[in-house]
This record gives sequence, C-alpha cells and structure tokens, in this order.
Amino acid sequence: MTNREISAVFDQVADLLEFQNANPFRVRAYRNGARKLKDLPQPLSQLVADGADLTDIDGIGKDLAEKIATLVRTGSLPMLAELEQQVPASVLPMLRVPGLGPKKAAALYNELSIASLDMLRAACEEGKVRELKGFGKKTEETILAGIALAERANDRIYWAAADEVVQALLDHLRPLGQVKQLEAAGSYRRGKETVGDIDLLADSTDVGAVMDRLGEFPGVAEVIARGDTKMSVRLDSQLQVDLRVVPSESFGAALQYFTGSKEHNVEVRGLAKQQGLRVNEWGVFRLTEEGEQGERVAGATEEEVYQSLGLPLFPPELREARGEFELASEGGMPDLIELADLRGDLHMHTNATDGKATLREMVEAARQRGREYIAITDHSKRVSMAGGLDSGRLRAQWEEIDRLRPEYDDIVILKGIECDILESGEMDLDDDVLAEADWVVASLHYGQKQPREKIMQRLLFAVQHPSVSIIAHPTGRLINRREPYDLDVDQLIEVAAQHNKLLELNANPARLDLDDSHCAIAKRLGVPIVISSDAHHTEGMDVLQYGVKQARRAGLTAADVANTRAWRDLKPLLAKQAADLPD
DNA sequence: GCCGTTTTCGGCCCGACTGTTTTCAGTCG
Repeated sequence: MTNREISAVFDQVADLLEFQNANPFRVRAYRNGARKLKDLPQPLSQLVADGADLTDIDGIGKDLAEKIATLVRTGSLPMLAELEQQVPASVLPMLRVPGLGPKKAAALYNELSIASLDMLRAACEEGKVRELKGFGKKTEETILAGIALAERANDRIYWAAADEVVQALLDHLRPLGQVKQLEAAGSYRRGKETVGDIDLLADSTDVGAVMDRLGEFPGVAEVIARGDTKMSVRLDSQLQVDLRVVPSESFGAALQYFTGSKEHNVEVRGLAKQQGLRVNEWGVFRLTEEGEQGERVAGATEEEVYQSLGLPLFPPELREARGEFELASEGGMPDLIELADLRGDLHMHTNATDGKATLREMVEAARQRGREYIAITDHSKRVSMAGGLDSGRLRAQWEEIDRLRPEYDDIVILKGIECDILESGEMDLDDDVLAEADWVVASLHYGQKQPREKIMQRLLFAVQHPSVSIIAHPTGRLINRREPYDLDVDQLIEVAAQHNKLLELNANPARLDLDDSHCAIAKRLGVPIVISSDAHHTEGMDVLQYGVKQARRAGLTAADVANTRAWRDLKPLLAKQAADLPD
C-alpha cells in the first residue's frame, strides 16, 4: 500500500469514529496521522521492511504504528472492518449535508435507521425528522435543502475559478467608504488547488453597511446567516461566501484566524497557551493567573500576532501544519518562489498539432511575457486525435525553428517534442530523432487504466531513456474529473533523482501535476521541478501563476525550480551534453 | 490516540451563529 492509501484508511477510520461520537481527540489523532503520512517523503512499506521505528514520525504513536505495519503487511485493517460492521459507510455522505454533524447524523441513524442520503430525504419529506428530540421543523427544512448540496460531487472549484469570483467581490466591496482594509482569506489565500468557499475579511466599524453591501452583490442567491460580526451567503453558483467584519485593532488576528488552516491555527493556539497567551480572532491576550483573558498584546497586523508568539510571518501557502513550525524553530523559513522568478516555459503546443496558434505567434507571445527561452513541444504521432507529429513532420518543424531563430536574439527557441510513452512501454519516436531534440518531454496519453506494474514499467523506462529530459504531468490526474494513473510516485521521483531527470509541475489549473506534497518530496530528493504552461494557445501561457502557487505550497524556492535559471545555467542540469544545445 | 524544559496522567484552540432550548448543544471554520 502507498502512503496515500494508508492515509486514506486512517481518514476513513476517523470519519466512522466521529460518527460513533468517539472521543474527539482520538478522532483528531487519526486525522493528524493521516495528514502526516500523506506527506511523508519515504514510502511506509520501505520503512516497515527496514524495521524502522514508526513512532519517530510526529503524530504516530504505538497504536498507529502497529496499524501501519498491519496495513503494509496485510493490505487491510481489522479495526476498519469492525467499524464498518457497526456503522455502514453509506452514512458518511450524510456528514456532508450542511448543518448535519456527527451528533445529529448519529441520532438519525440510531433513532430512525437512516443510513443514506436517499433515506434521509424520504424521512424529511414524511416529516419524521422534525419529531426527533433536538430537531425541529426548521432543521428538517435545512437538511432537505442541504441534501442537494451534499449530492453534488465534491464541488470545490479550481483556484483559478475562485480567483475570478474573489476579484469581483473585492471590486464590489472596496468602493465602500466604511471599509478600511479588505482581504480574501481561507484556502484561497493559502493557494490551495481547489477552493470550497470564499472567506472575506473587512476592517470596518460599520458592520451593517458592509453586510448590506455584500447582500447586494449580483449573484447572491440567499443569505444563510447574519450575526453581529459574521455573515454567510450562497451565490447562484452554489458557492458559499463568508464575510467577517472586525475593527482595525483586530484585523491582523482575524486575518490570521480566517486564513487558517484549521490545523495550523490549532498549533498556533496551542503554542500560545504554553506561553500563557490566548489567541483568538480578536487578538493575542495575556492570560491572568486565574486563566481569564487579560491584556491585549497584539492584533492589528498578522506580523505582530506571530511576532508576539515568537513565530515568523508564515507565508499563507505554508500554513498547513505540514512542518512549517519545525522550519520556524530551525530558523529557516524558505524564501518561496515567485512568478517573476520564472524565465522560461518548457512545454507548449502549436497548430502543427492541437494548438491554436502558429509557431511564430507562440514565440511572439512568449517574448511579450518576458520569457528568455521556450521549448516547442508538440505531440508525437501516437496522439492521433491531436494530429501528432511523425519524425518527418517533426524535423520539418525544427527546420522552421532554424529559420526563425536568426530573427530573435532575445529568446532561445528549443526544438522539443512531447513524446508519448506507448502502451507497450516504448517511446513513440525512434531514438535517433529523439537524440536530435534539444528537449524531450515524455508523457502518457493512452492505456491510463493499466495496472500499476505496467504503468510504472512505462514511466521508469521513459525516465531512464537517455534522450528524455522530463516527465510531464506525471500522475495524469485531472482535478475533480480523473484520478491519477495507478502509479508509485515516490518510486518515480527516486528514479528521476538517480538519473538526473526533471519532473514537471504542469500549471494548468485542472492538472497542477505534480501536486504540492509530491513536489515537496521531489525537493527533498533533489529532483528539480519545471513549472510549465502546456499552453495550447497564446493566453495559455498565463497559467504559470497557478503552478507557482502550488510550488509555494510545496515550500519550493527559486533554486528548486529549474526554469528560474537562465538558459545557460539550466543546460548543465540536462542529460544532454551542453555542447549539443543552442546558446 | 498522542504527548511531555511544569506532566507517563491529564491535558488536547477558540469563538460565532442557529435552532430548539428556557440555559445550551451542535455545527462550523
């Protein structure tokens, strides 16, 4: 089992325990463990085989260590089977109904034997739910309305889509004179690849005016809640927007609190407590001897909030309780990569295959964006739907590049190819033509459902091929639409490290592949990441910003990303002899 | 279930809002 699979088992255990009203700290222990394992650089199977002490992993104690060993050895966990006997897994979707938590869901299951969303809907329509103790007519209506939301499969939207809504909301609220500061917080600010809802924070003393203004935002379908400081609305698109209005002296504390993540905040507040301080969204406060809230020591800015706790101002992208506190205590907060650090773009298509723009148009667009070098990487012949290139057409394209090069002295145009890794495991083009290329991107397009062994055989063949520079979109996942291939990413990264190959972070907002935790593993193993646009038209080059967000979440600095280098400094990283490459 | 420069037991972040309550539990972030 992979680390992620083991992590998923612990998450499932946590869900079921929560449903059974187990000790919340026990539930948290499983969730914490799941999170730590997902981001672990070494495969657990290897650690178990080596007889390593798993309790060395932060958050893993004696009990979870034993369960990990059981999962590695047998592929299943008796405890999970037992839990599923007590509570069918079909109840878990009920927890996604807004307003339904473990307590209420358990009451529905225990009192009315409701074990699925369908049964829940029927019970609401028959008016049975309102008769339960602790439920009422209003709750029943809320549940009924919420079922539709829960049934919508995982509807977190791409960060790029959230960004459009956020900008519109900010533009709508900013002109209001009563608003002194305004920020979008939450997972949007942390740059997560998908965003579940939008969190806005306003600095104002006129709460009513700000809330009224949000209510007037075009596209507000309903007001879910509105209190003294907090308001929630749902947009026509079903997206929820939470607004919090605080005074200036609390803005920093509220921004810190509202940015999260929840796990990061739990850690921050725990650390505060050890120092006799209390952190909440209103500020940082000294605690009196009786444990009462005393004098305020910080709150106006995030920086002073963290500073008052002896912590650095964490970049929002790192606030996931995935090791940032350890980095801070070692004094090494990384200087994360920024969009402006990128100098080249090494994956793009033209109308020779499935791109929309000509070679010259792509070159011009790249120059306008200040790129110092680009690789033209059209598809190879097996990708017939895209009109992939055979060796003849590919060489013809390279001749066209030869003709263009003298016209541009401010951009290096690399002769590249996105060569398909065939189902058989061979490369789609002959070795002699691949050897002539400046830059070979290898990727899978077909046979994505093959068993892991076969997928890995293909990927490992490609990564060891002398002419291949990089593996593109290595896992093949499409966010919310397609699962990754059945592959062992850890092994792929290891072999890439052994053969001095690069791995792509495809910046398309639907791909973002490799993802943040895999990029972090690549960093630890010294595998350079290349952030590429995979542009199919000129505007497609602008997606690099999303790749940079993901890279920041992985803790990558400019030094970890190969295409932050000038072309002459990138060449030594490549398998190909620098002398065979253009200047 | 995890963890320990106050602890191997007794803690484990904190507050807003709603609905169903007569003073609070549940949910959410």
